[in-house]
Amino acid sequence: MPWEKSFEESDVVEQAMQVFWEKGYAATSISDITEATGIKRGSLYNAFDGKDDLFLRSLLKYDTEKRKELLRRMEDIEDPREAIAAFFDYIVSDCLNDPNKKGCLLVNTALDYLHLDDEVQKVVADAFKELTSFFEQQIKRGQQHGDIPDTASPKATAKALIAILVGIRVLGRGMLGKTALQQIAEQAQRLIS
Amino acid sequence: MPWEKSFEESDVVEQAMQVFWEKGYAATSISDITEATGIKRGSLYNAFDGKDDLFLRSLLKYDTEKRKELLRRMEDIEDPREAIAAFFDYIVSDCLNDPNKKGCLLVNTALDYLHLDDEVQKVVADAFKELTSFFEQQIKRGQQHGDIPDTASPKATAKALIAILVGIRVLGRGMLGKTALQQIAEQAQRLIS
DNA sequence: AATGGTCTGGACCGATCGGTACAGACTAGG
DNA sequence: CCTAGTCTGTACCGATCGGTCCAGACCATT
Repeated sequence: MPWEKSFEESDVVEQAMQVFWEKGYAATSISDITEATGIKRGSLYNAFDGKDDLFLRSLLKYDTEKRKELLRRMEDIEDPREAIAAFFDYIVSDCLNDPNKKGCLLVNTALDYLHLDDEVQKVVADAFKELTSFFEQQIKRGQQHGDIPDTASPKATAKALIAILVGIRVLGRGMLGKTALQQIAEQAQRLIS
Repeated sequence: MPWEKSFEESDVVEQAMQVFWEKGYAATSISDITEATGIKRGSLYNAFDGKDDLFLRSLLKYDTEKRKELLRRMEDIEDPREAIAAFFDYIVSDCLNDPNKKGCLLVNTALDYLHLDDEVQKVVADAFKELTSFFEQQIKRGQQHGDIPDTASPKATAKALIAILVGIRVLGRGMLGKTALQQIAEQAQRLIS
């Protein structure tokens, strides 16, 4: 084996992810990525198939490291209502803590859903299915515990919470500030009270 | 006066709007617009300042012809809860009726809020302020009539309804179907019941 | 009919796009 | 030390980007 790579692929994907996350797929160029990573063009194309490949890998990395990781943490919370509240608390603080206000890569990508490759579509669709399923499970558990009124349909309420989540993520990209985002998250709780 | 324009500016803006609406600002090229309108490059630049100008005009046209027009119609409804319900009904059916699933140009644009020109930012911000104000007024009226419980904070609830609206518009761009969108709209009503 | 002003079509601009080619740097195995 | 194989850096590709330029078409006025 002669001469190994001078960089870690995952580092490059991480940096590429940041760029796609902030500027969106259409608005980021390969040059943006080579500048962000320091990797030269030739090395980049030697390690990856191209822009599409890099975007898919970025999205997958985001999906596993951010979304799945968050869901895993939230599922560890015993009290269902607390789990949902903690979820929205995290989302809001995440919006506020990011100085670049990148929002959520999955939500940003979902806006262009119909224009995406099949593979990318699948990642986005699965992510939202799992998120919806998380809410639904928590609501059902809450209803079994008697913490959440049975009047709320778990499936429908879960979808509504997803809609609010998307709204927060979009409006949190600069349109709304701390107070407004917190108020919205607070109202989300009212759907399960 | 020699030789008049062979096209109506407003027609061109209308077509440009459709393209921006479907593909987004970054992904639409001037060629896309000349092809959609039939106008040649020279004529286009003779009538407009460039891509930015065309986008701003498209957004303004959308804002006045779609958003303001819709709000005006909804404000004519006497019953406040009915007004809000009708609003969401319209949004959902609008999502379902559009075969291209373009969503809402204002919402699509809001996602890139921080990367927009000041002028465009202002249009988007004002639009959302007016939408929020509409919800807030209807909620207040509903509370005066006794139709909407006083437990709901008008300002906070209005913002939550906006978030749901944004969620519907984003997820309605291909991710979710009729049933899901209707369920979400239905849940929105629960915030004012 | 000549003039003057405006609009059209399309050639053209430099810059940048995503992607490729390849010379040379480099190292593990012989 | 040599060779075979892989990675790096850069020049380069055709295509397309947003935008400009201008010759010529056109018509109202005189």
